[in-house]
Formats: sequence, structure tokens, C-alpha cells
Amino acid sequence: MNNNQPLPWDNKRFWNWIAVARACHVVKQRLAKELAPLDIKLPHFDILANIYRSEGISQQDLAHKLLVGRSNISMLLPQIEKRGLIERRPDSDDKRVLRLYLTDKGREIARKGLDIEVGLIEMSMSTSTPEECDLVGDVMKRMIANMEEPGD
Amino acid sequence: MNNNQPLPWDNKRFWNWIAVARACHVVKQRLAKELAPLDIKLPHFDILANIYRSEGISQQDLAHKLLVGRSNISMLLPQIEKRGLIERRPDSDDKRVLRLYLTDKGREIARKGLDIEVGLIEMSMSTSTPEECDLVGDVMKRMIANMEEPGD
DNA sequence: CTAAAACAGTTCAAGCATGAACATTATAGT
DNA sequence: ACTATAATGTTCATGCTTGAACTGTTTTAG
Repeated sequence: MNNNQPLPWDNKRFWNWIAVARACHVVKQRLAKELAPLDIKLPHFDILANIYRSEGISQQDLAHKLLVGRSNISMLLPQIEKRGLIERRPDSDDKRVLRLYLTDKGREIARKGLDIEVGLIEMSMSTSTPEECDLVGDVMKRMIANMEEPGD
Repeated sequence: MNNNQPLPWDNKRFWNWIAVARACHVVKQRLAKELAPLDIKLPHFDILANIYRSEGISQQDLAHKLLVGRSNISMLLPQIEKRGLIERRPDSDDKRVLRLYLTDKGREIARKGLDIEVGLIEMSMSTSTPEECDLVGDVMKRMIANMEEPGD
């Protein structure tokens, strides 16, 4: 054990990353609270929002977009379906795949939730210039690219 | 329902934020994988890393730093304690509080895990300049500040 | 044309996270 | 000193997330 290695506490990139993780956490917690009046939880809302943007998406693709496992989607969808917010219709060409559609009720909740989410983001980023925000986005996209597993 | 409101898909800040959330998710998943050889899960490691930096911290303060509930800490600590990675010693002044300390074994795992984490962060941020990374950190800190609840 | 491989979705058991209700100890106000 | 309030940590029920094992369908190879 080498105890003379540089400590993370002296590393600026480390702290900048911690700030990112904390911001992420805080925004999610706050968004969850603000969605409460719509009687929708964050995981359910994330699904609705993605179907709203990509109506007819398959469960597989939805899981990929949300960066979660297929099983996760498979467990959550029946709940949302029972609430009458989405419909699952089998693909006509490929009997394996189910395609996802919003009901009117689901679309309304997705719409209202997205307005809340966008409002929150705009508010939290209001003290940064558009150029700064764009730079943040660029750095994040580069990070994601650098994070691809060698074997992927 | 007004369907003519601006869509989030046209909002640059929205997409920049999505990039932040995705980066966060990806880095966490990758870190979890790289910690596997140390036989430690991410939640346990986060706890060890924080005690490493703040030996003698109370459970309450630890929960606050990690942005989680006290009950969460209360459920995880006994597992880590049983593995012999930490010790809980009652405060001498205040019989309510338990103070947390690493064992040698716990310190070694924390140290190795932190090296892995820092390596990962440096790698992922290697394609951005230090100035860019600092700006990201600044924007995130501003976001966190803007996110404080009015009633907090 | 058939066997093997790949793919979409499901189920299950295990672990993590949360908030509410609780026990114990400290602190304040009278 | 004595009661009320607040703080620290625990327990419990609930819900989310994951990975592995499974079913059924499609594609590929021989």
C-alpha cells in the first residue's frame, strides 16, 4: 500500500465531477417532488416522456434510451398500462416486439410533466449563459464517448 | 390542453441537461463494474470513501453528505461493519451519536477504490481542458444553489 | 430444410433507497 | 426540576433496479 499517492481531494477534476453527481441527484429529487401533484413517480414519468417523443418505440429501444435493463421496463410497463396511460400493441411484422403508444390521458401527463421538468431545468440553469450550458453539454457528450467500454 | 407550447425537444438547455444525466448514469455504471474486483458495491464504496475523508463523522452527517436518508445509512452500515471494514464507536459527549472509523482493511479498499474512481474521471475528462472542467463544476454548483427549496 | 444462434420480452430473487413510525437522549422554556 | 421540543439512530413496508434463467420468435448457417 502506497500512502504517498496524490489524494483525490487535491484533484480538481475529481471535485468538478462530484459537483456534477450532486447536481444530478438534487435535480432528480426535486423533480420527483414537483411531479407529485400529477400523481406520477419519476421512473414512470421517464417512460411516458420517452414514448411521447418516440411513439411506437419498442421496449428494447426504450430500455436502451433510458440506460436501464429490459427487465426494468418489463416490470414497470404493466403498472402504467393498468393506469390507462399507455397501450402495448404487438408489431405486425415481428411477433417478438411490442410497440408502445400513449393514451390521451398518458399524453396529457407526459406533456404536463415535461413542462415541469423544462421549467425546473431553465430555473436551475438561469444563472448560467447559454454558451456555458452548451459547453457543459459538450463536455458531457465527450465524457460519455470516452466511457464506452473497449469491448462494446 | 395547449398543444402549441414550445416542445422540450427544441430547448437547448433541456438537451444539455439530458447529457449531464446520461453522463452521470454511465459513469456510475462503469465505476460499479470497475469496483467489482475489490468486491465492493457502489453504495458501500461511497460510504467508505466519505469516512476516509472525514474519519469520525456521524451517521447523520454522512447521510447528509451522500444526499440520502438516515435510514439508508442505518441499513447499510451493519453490513459493512460485519465485513470488518468500519467501526462504530459511540460519541463520549452525546450518547445519541455514533462515530464512524475505518479499519485498516476498510482504508485499503477505500484507497484502492478512490484510485479507480479518480482514474475513471480523469480518463473521461481527458478530452476536455481543465478550464472547461472547472466551468462545468461552476455551472453545477450554481445549479445546486438554484435548486434549494424556497422553504429550506 | 433443419439446427444453431440471436433476439424481444418475462419472471424471479436479491439488493438498494425511501418515508413514516418508533426509542432513546439532549436541549429549552418555564 | 419538569415538561415539551428537537435530534440521532433504528425498524418496517413499499417500490425501484439489476442480472440470471426462462419462453417464444426470427435469422443464419450448413
